Amino acid sequence: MTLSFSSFSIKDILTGRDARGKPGTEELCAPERKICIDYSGRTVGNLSHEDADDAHIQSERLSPAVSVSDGSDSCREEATGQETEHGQATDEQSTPCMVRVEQQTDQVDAEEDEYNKGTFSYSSAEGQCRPGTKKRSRAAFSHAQVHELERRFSTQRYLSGPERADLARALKLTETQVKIWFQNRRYKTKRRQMAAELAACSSPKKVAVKVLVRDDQKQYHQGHGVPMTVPLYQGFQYYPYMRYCYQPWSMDSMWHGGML
DNA sequence: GGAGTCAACTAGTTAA
DNA sequence: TTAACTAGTTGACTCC
Repeated sequence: MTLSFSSFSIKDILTGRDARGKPGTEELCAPERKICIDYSGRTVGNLSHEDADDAHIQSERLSPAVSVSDGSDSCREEATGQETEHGQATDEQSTPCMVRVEQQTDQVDAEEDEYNKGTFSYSSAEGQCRPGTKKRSRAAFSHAQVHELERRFSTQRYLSGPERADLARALKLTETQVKIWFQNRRYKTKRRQMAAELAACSSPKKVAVKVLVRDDQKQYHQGHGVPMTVPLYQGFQYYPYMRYCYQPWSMDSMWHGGML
């Protein structure tokens, strides 16, 4: 399926922001390092979906606990599988044997402990593997991590390499996790926007439609010569181009063009 | 138990 | 060629 948005390049998107990963500006980019990943395969937190949305709304900055720091000390135990550059996990990585990322500071620890108190559900003992079972695990990011990701996303939908590395290091995540999170977040936003627009478009709005009639025919007028309004969907038969309203990929131009 | 959400994943595309 | 993107799927998980 090929969808056509107004074309723009990533370069265009990133333009206007500083530090586009040019040589000499990459001091923030962490050197290649091994990172512990939260592939523990158990519930890490109890962050609800509303929390994530709320985090997006909240403008308050994350506590200084989540800040750039050396991530080299974050690994308590090396993951059994090394994450590939593209985030494709190896078979070993798919096992639920990986360790949880330790939170960065005591403050965050305290907050997370408080937040997650009683919500952890350990499916197995720490680090205990279940040979033979090839379960796909899903890391549940912490409240603080989601908060910071949301906050960053609210101001910046695309990250350059150094920015991604910086954020990943600050949040004790891998660059791949940050990249995937932003990808999913953009797609989620787009889907929600399309759904909202489609819903708005599908609702039986009434628009004033002047209908051309013969000189002495007033069949489409009501009252005292006031043009009758017809539901939008009925207007299609008179204004076929309105059908574009139901093509979500054209809606941007529709909105911006003042069609609705 | 089903629906919804999420992180991780795949496939295909694009740009440098 | 490679890295990052979008669109869609998968599987784990939570909530009702």
